[in-house]
This record gives sequence, C-alpha cells and structure tokens, in this order.
Amino acid sequence: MLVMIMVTNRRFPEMGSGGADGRRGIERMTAQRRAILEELMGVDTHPSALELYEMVRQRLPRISLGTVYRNLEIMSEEGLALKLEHAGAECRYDGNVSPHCHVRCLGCGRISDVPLALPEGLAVEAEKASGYRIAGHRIEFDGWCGKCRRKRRKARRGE
Amino acid sequence: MLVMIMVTNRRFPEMGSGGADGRRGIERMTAQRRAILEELMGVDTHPSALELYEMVRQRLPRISLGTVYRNLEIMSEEGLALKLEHAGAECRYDGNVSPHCHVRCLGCGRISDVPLALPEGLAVEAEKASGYRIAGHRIEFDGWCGKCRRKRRKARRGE
DNA sequence: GTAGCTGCAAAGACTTTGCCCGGGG
DNA sequence: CCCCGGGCAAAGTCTTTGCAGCTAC
Repeated sequence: MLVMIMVTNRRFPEMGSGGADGRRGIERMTAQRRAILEELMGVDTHPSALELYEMVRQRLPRISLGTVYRNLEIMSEEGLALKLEHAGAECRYDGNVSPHCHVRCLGCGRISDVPLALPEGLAVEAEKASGYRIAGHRIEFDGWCGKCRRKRRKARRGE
Repeated sequence: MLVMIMVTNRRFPEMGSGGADGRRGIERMTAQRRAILEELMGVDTHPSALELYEMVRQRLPRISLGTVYRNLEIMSEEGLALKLEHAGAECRYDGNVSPHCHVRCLGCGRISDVPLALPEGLAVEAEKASGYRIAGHRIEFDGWCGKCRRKRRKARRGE
C-alpha cells in the first residue's frame, strides 16, 4: 500500500502544536517527516526505528537516524503512531492507532496484530483493585508464528 | 518479609539444569545467588536490576552488577522470577510468579500488582485470529497512583 | 579436582541530545 | 526573516560478554 500524506494548510487536523500538557507539536511538514509517516502508514510490519530509517533512506538518502527517532517520538505523542515499548527489545512502531493488540513471536521477534480488545469492565475492575486511575492498557501475547513452529519441530526431531 | 532460601541438596526442585531447549540451569547455590533470590522474593516493589543490585549490596558489598543481571536472567528462564519487560523503561523483576498483571504509574513509574487474569477464552481467540501458537500473555495498565494524582491536581490548580 | 560462577571492565545495542545551520511558512 | 527541525556526532542508559581467578560440590 502506498500512503500519501497530503498537507492541506499549516498542519494536520490531529496535530496540535502541543496541548496544555506541554507536549511538542508538529509545526512544519518537512520532506523527512512526510516520508517517515508515509512509510510507517504503508506497512503492517511494526518496524523498529532502524528499519524505518532504512526504508526512508531509499527516498531520502541523507536523512539521519536521529531525525527518525525524533519524529517517531513526536508522532507517538501526537497519537499518529503507536510506540510499542517492550523493554528488553528495541521499540517498534505501528501506524495503525486503532485499538488492537499484538502477538510477538518468541522465535523471530516478529510482531503481528491481533484484532481483540480488552473486555470492557476489566479496566474498571483494575481501577478498583489497584487504586490507580487507569488511563490505558496493553495486551501482549507471546507465541510461535507458523514459520518458527515448523523450524522448532524440525529441530526437535533432529536432536 | 524476610525470605530465606533453603538449599536441600544439589538444587531447587524447580531448577533443572537446562531443559531440552538448551537453557542454562542453576547448578550451584552461591551466596550471591541466594541473596538475589531472597531480596527479590522479599519485596513486592518490582525492582530493576540496579535497585536489586543496591539491595543485595547491603549484604554482599562486593557483588557486581553483571552477576545480578546474569542471575536474574537465569531465574526468569527457570520460572523463579518474572522479567517485566514493560514499556519503555528498564526491565523490572517480580518474585511473584503467580498469574497477575501490572499497572504502571504514568507519574512516578512505580509498578503495582493487579490481581486480575486474562478472561479465559481470549487466548484461544487470539490464537485463532493470529495463527500463532500462543504461549503466554501480558496485560499492562497505565494509570496514575494516588500520590501522583494528588500532585497533578495541585499542579493544575497552581498553573 | 573441575566446571560453574564471580568480579571487573569493556563492549554492545538502542536512544537521546547539543550544536549549528538550512529552509518552511 | 524567524525559529523549527535536520544532520552529525557524542553522550547516555541499560544490558551483555570475555576473561582470569575462585569455590561449591
């Protein structure tokens, strides 16, 4: 899928220039920013910053990795992308911000979407049980993708 | 709570010396290993490796951070501890391996336990929807703990 | 006795940041 | 024209690893 970011005027409708909470905002649509957004929106592979850097570099060979990080950070603050922070592994980014969860392959680390949502009521229960004011949540599954499952079976037979 | 690790013979019942999947095992109960286990089991604060290092250092001033990391890694492989690879911060460790989930405070980063489990059936649904063989899962809530909530309210009134 | 562990320090992987300049608006 | 954002590189943070000596068993 090819994604084309159209700039209508000064900024995206979703892009404030930072709210009352002091966030940064997106003020200018530069070529780099557009390219990063388009590449991210165009895949469902949850690329890491480095992978995205390589992708964007096809179009903008002089872009720097720092720029990619800077923009991904801003985009996730602005709600244009999801930053999947699984500590212990590098962050991965998701251009699909609709509610869904993820499964990560224990073999190859690949992340896939899972179209499931947290059963309603569970957040309320968590709030009661913990005393925290719940603001968000994340469900992550771990598992084995088809490819790694086959590889594993073969390895076990071999040993 | 004080936790005392008793060594019966060669090894813990739960501690294999590595399974068919080639994992490392725990062969020897050293003072360092015992101290790390005991400190981790004795708190419910989900310490990071560095925090645990500081805790253990009270007892074993010459222990090294590398040893703490090495042992935490092995323990989590052996199922004696949980490695919480939660969103964007350093890994934290949990001596409580019974099924439960966690909430992290958006203000101070503190992690607390939430005594809730994934509704049964959801893992099966995820398996069907994703094609992965699901092996585990994690539910993480984000929220504001009481202390940070009060701090925030005060700050907002102040501005 | 021996191989599994430790302490130490260096290296590694990923991410953030300071600085100065260019270009978007 | 102004200042946001980019390129570059250095620094920062967390974690892993190689090595030589020590020690649990």
